Amino acid sequence: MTDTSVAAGQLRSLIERIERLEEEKKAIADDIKDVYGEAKANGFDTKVLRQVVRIRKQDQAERQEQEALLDLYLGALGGAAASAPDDGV
Amino acid sequence: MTDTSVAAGQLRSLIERIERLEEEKKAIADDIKDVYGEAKANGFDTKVLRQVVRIRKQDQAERQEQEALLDLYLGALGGAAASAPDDGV
Amino acid sequence: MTDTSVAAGQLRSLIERIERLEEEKKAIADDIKDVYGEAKANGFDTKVLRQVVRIRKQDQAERQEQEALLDLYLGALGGAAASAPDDGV
Amino acid sequence: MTDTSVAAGQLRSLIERIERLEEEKKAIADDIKDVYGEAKANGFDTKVLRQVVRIRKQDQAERQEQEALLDLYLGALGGAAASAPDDGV
DNA sequence: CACTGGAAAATGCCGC
DNA sequence: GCGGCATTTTCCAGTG
Repeated sequence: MTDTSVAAGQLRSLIERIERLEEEKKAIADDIKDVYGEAKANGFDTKVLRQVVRIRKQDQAERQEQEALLDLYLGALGGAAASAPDDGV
Repeated sequence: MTDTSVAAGQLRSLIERIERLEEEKKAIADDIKDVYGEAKANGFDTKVLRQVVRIRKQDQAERQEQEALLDLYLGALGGAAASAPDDGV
Repeated sequence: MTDTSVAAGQLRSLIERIERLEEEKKAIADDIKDVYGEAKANGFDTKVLRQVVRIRKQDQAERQEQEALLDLYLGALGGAAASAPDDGV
Repeated sequence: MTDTSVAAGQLRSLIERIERLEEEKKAIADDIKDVYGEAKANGFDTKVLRQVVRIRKQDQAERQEQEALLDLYLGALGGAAASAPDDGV
């Protein structure tokens, strides 16, 4: 089999996988829309709701960053004890 | 139980559902990225790849739009006379 | 003259240009609305009309995308070998 | 000439006018983009710039509303004089 | 007059 | 780090 036909097969496979995944992604996006719709039907203001979700996502990102920083500190301490920073003397 | 606490419970539930779904969505988006990465590792030009995917999506969208247009035509013909207006003489 | 007052002058000028252009844009949008209104007054179904315009726009967009894809292909072929990768054996 | 061919001619004309106007609109939108680009090249933060434009638009809308309100009041006073409300005695 | 769907604006993201 | 692309969000007109 030629290189190009191999490549063509690979290409086809890649495209199909991507398209499959994008469909799944869209399905979930639609689900999210539905939930917002349900919220609205229950009298919630979807605009505010979206803000809440956004803020919580930010908070979470911050928290993770802080944990990462903590890990860095702990790692720098050499796996041994302590929480007070070593000033290098 | 008060109305507000009921609402609070509903709100909490809605937020959780949305956040769960957004996580899933993100996971799939990451999968898609992985596939593009794999494609690139196999020597494919991801820019071309993305363009191909985009065009195929457009084709599909267009087909759907045309069907919608047909429905509109048929509806207009069935409805009364419409769409092809008479010139009032 | 200070830097900040120069910047202030520039800023004012930029804002004015943008606002002027946005006014023009709005005027044209209103014109478009008028045309749809006129169409409706002549018995045309504006929904159908809008769909037709949308489809024609899509057609055009698609044509442009395909040209872009062709450019990409040609570029990839010219660049080295790329796009159709060898399978490394 | 038949009604339908008359309608077809009208339709064609309407579509063309709409498409022409949409092109013009797009051209202006592109101009606006250019101005933002120029602003950025001069060191302005386009995000802030957009906010400024938005706020000024809101202000303007408010001012117009207040003028409309004023007109309403004046009209209610019977076209005659005065700015102090009549308490009906 | 609220709701839906579609256009436009804005933001975020990814690759170079 | 920036320009372009995709996504998201907001806005608005049309409709029942």
